[in-house]
Order: sequence, then structure tokens, then C-alpha cells
Amino acid sequence: MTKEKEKIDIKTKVRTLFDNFLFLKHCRKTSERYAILDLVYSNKEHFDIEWLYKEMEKQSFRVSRSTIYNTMQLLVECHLAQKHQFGKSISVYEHTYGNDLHHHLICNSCKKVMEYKDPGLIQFIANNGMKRFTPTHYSLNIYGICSACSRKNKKKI
Amino acid sequence: MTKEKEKIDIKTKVRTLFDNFLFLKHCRKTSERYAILDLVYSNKEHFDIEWLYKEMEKQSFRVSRSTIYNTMQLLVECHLAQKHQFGKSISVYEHTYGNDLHHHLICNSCKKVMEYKDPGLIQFIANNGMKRFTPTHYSLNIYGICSACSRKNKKKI
DNA sequence: GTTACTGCAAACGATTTGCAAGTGG
DNA sequence: CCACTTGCAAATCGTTTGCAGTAAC
Repeated sequence: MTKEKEKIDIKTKVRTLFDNFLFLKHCRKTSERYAILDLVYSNKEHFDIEWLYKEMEKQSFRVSRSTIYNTMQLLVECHLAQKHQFGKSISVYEHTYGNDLHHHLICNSCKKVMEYKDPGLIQFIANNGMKRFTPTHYSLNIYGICSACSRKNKKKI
Repeated sequence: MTKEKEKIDIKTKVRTLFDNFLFLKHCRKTSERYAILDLVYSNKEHFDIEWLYKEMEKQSFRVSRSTIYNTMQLLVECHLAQKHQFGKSISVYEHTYGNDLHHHLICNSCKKVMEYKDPGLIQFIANNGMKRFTPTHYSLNIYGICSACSRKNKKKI
């Protein structure tokens, strides 16, 4: 399957999942909700509410910020998106379907957030069952200095 | 050494560390800063700015919220405290000196935050050197359902 | 039709900022 | 004394809320 076709396939799939969720929750299927879902499943890695708002505007699809907040909450609820706060007041999101489990590397210097996939580590955390607590999901954020900033700092010395 | 003596020992130690940090940073040694450090190193696990403010008031030591924010920033900077955001807009802190490395278990239901120590897991993460990124610290937050809420839910069914 | 959803503007709450008065070095 | 700190109040900024109009079903 080509990359392009695969992407369309995922978009169809998540639309169906969202459909079912809305049905079960007795929520209405509005064009705004589907348009936001579609944008969330474009190829952007991490994005915030403001990005979604601006991007919708670019596409000449007028939505209020309230609706975006509302929809993102629904998407998080049905596990089609995840919400993160990487040490800032601002929340960022990422889509989860078709997106491998990963951790985040956050640069202390330039604040860039990178994804980091390590099956061994994921396995280890998953297997490490803790007593008296039933985990549903977790987030591992590793803070440090990225290679670009590391190079920049060396030059200064 | 008794538990009480040990606590006093830690308070003396962190005061010296803070002293050195303030000296190197050309910052002034004010009574407010020391009073806040002392409170941070009382036995509270996790606390927020408001808790510090109220607690200082109880001790009849008047400080403004601004000063508390300012001081906490300094403490984070010199690694005597860590700042967390467990999925809420509010930030919580914990002292780090004399506090073993640990992860956090956060209950989705009652939002309680528990500490979780697993030397094996800590070792594994530490050994898992990632290329082109120099980690300084990390935070692993595991979300799930705590035993109390799990029991409550069972009763409902 | 009924009821939920949307957009707007106002409210909110944690944090930051500007500034006059206070105090450490 | 000079510059950094403090306390206060106002400003900021992401997010939430209330409400009237609109659209699912």
C-alpha cells in the first residue's frame, strides 16, 4: 500500500471509531467534529489548540476555539488523541491511532520535543506490574540536551 | 541517627547547598528564601504554591505569592526541588535532596498521586542510553486506577 | 419539536509583570 | 548607597463557562 493510501485508510478507520463512540455516548455527528478529527490525523506530530484554530482558518473552515476544546476532549476520551503538558502551561496533543507507543525527549535548552521509540523499554515498563494499582497508560518524558544544542554549546566554549 | 536528627541534618545540608547557589548566582540571601526552603524540606510529599502560601501564613511568616513563585524557580534551578504538572493546570512541587528517585502513579478517578519506587525500572531507564541526546532527568507518570477507587467501582456494579 | 452543539464574549484561575518601597551587601 | 527583592495590584494567557441562536435527530 502506498503511503498516501495508507493515510486515507487511517482517516477512514478513525472516522468509524469516532462515529461509534459518538453513537454510544449519544452525541451528535457534526461537521465540525469530523473536520477537526481529520486535521488531527494530518501528519503533524505535536500541536496545540491555537495551531488547530489557525489551520482550520487557513482551510476556510470557521470553528470557534470552544468547539476545538470540546472536540479534543472527546478525542482524548475515546483514545484517538493524547494530551500532554511538557512543563509549560500550554497543552499539546498528538493522535494515537496508527502511532506507535513512544516516549518523549524534551530539550531543556530549545524546548523541542522529539519522539523516542524503544520496544525494550516499553516492554519492561509494561511487564513491571505494580501491586494495588491498575495502569491504563503512562507517559515517560526524558529531559536533557539535544544534539543541536549540544553542538551550539560546544562552540561557545 | 534518629529520624528527627536526620531531618535536621538534611535541612542544614540543603541550606548550605542553597547558600552556595545564591552566592554563585550573585543573588541575595533573604530570610524569605530560607524560610521557604525550610518549609519545602518539611515532610510534605507533593505541594503547590497555595499550600506554601497558607502554611507560611499559619507560621505567621508573611510572604507574597510572588516571592514564593520566585523562590521555587530558584530551587528548581539548583535541583533542590522538582516541578510537576500531573495533567492539571496547577503545578506541584517536591523536594529532591534526600528523596529517592521514584515514579508517579496517578489515579484517573480520584486524581491522587502516589510515589512508586522500582530500582529495576530506574536502572533500566538509566542504562538505556539514547543516541544524540544527553538526558539530565526524566519523569515517568503512570496513570490508572488506585486500589481504593477499584474497590469503590466494584461495589457500584 | 426537542435537545445538544456552536460561537461569542465574559469569567476564571494560575502565573507573571510593573512599580514603589524596603533591605542586603 | 546601589541594586536586588519584596509585596501589591494589575495584566496576561490558556482554558472554561453561560447563553442565545442554530442544527441534529
